[in-house]
Amino acid sequence: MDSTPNPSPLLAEVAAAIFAALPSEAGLTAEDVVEMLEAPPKPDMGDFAFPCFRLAKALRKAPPKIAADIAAALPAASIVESGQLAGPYLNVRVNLGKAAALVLPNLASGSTELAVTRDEKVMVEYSQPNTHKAFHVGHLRNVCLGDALVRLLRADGYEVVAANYLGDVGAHIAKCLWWFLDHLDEAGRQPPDRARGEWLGEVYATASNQLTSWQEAAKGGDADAAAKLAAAKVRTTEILQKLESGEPTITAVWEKTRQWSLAEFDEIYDWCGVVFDRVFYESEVGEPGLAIVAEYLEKGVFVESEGAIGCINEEVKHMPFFMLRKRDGTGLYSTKDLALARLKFEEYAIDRSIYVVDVRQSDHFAHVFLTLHKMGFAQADLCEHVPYEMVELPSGPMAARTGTVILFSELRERMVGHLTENYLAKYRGDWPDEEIETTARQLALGAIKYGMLNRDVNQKIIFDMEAWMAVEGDTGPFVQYSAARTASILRKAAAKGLTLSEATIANAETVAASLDQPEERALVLRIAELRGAVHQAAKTFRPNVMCTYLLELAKSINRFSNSKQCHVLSSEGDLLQARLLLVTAARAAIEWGLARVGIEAPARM
RNA sequence: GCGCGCGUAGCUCAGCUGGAUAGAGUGUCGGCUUCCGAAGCCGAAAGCCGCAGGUUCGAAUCCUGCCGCGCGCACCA
Repeated sequence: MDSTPNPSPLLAEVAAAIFAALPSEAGLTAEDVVEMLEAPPKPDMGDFAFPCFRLAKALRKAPPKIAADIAAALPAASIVESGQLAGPYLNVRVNLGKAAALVLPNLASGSTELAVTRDEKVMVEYSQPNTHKAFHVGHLRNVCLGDALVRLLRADGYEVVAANYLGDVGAHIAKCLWWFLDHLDEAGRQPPDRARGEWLGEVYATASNQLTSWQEAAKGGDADAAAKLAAAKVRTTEILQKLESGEPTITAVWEKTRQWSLAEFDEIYDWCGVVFDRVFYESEVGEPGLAIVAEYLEKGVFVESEGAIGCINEEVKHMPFFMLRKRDGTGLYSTKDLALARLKFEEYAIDRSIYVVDVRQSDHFAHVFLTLHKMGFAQADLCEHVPYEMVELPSGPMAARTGTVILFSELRERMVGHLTENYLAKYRGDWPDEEIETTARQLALGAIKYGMLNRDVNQKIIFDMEAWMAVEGDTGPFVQYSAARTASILRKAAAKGLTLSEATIANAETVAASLDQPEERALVLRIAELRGAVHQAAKTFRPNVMCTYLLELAKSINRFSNSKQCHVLSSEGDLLQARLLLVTAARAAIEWGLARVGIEAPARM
């Protein structure tokens, strides 16, 4: 699991050549050599660098001497064309034809799979929005991250179950329904035709704001506000109890309104290209959770404290008591998490259970897993929380209550509108309207997903819509642009009757030997890093690793596309075929790579 | 107070399983379109890698302490 299960064939070949030149006393395996290979600081120094520091002890020689000895012993006629000494480093240059033959044909012939299977099933739980609340950009980071992890893990050989966990019960629902039923008239209860979930979110925000302002006024001695607050609390508690007992009238309202939110979530996920295999609902784990609490209280694993029931986890020093049942006998988020954790393993026989939830809940999940462990739940150690930092606006943290949020619908409209007007409008009449629409969506999504993912998970993101809409530099649309150019070259070539032949794929080494430009060499080497990048991103749960790679790949493609010396259409013979092979593989690599982080590559833009 | 995270170029960030002269985007300045897309390419200026110790042949990277900022810490989710 730690080493790359299926390293790039190029890397393996280079390592094999160096390994063959290594004295046996070095004590290294060929796999060790793969791990040690790195890229020299400048491309003109070589294609791969092999640092010899670590061998000094075993060989009892100075690193530069070791590098020289290896260079002298390199096997002839291997992938390694020449070795160049640079102090303690041995820099090697590979034979470009051989290298190209190792990395390009598979991609060019449509085989983009990494051909790894691990016989390990992983569940990734993410998104977890609450019904009756608005969906905003803050929620989007989680969706982008979770979806990317699902795709990356699948590419890295795991069987993945993508799971969502919807918050369809709880105090926020009671507040929302309280306002909906008691403060809106018949007409006011009619939702709009579209964006009903957001509309419901406004109802909730109104209720929440009213309660907060009454609370503050009451603190200031306002008796009227205090009375209203008390009445509201009685009413929301009543609503909550009626919901829990399944009282028909309230339950019908809950089901109807809940459906409005659910329908909107479906539309959002659809637009984002996100698919879940299983959706859990809080409403299905409430009772099982309370049953667990009763069972383990009985067994003496859980204890009572100030009327509440919980588990003592000394490991969490600042707050060892993990509450699982309130004084009034009702459960909490934590209660349901115990039942949900168990349900996941029972239902899917998974080997690992991953929770993508923001970093503020790190303590919560530490408690959940410790508690499961104390319950004797065998799979407790197979659960893992993947935390990530929050998204804020330039004006500060987002808060639905104060209205300082960017709702999903607004984000979508503004980005699609901006991209259409500024970049795609010129194609009107030339392209089908439908393609312009689709492309705008792909680019908006590329900007959003790349922006959300191209940052380490423990870095806060300041979401500045203006900045994100400027699609230059380190952005999704930049990467998409380079992909579109490869497609464009292939399109133009095909129009001239120039196509990649089967013979080229079969004879790649000979044909590709005609490649001789530095941009071509750099592109081949960059494409060879694709597998490693996917594996690294999946292993560490950090899609930003993949974004960094994609940016480098895009730059390599642009340099190639921009170079007069690498012109494809005006090439002939083997060189033409070699370049068609390179462009076809580059297109496949960037398209597939983008897809690993949930981004589509338009054919033109 | 305790716990977690962040602090690298004017700005936003990579690099952090220790290794070559610390990289990218953006901004600034200067170049490149008779030839596959200028949403592009090339170049320049720009950094006591928060501070102080330690480990090491070698530290942005590991350890310790400190400073600054953010987040979390029982009846919400």
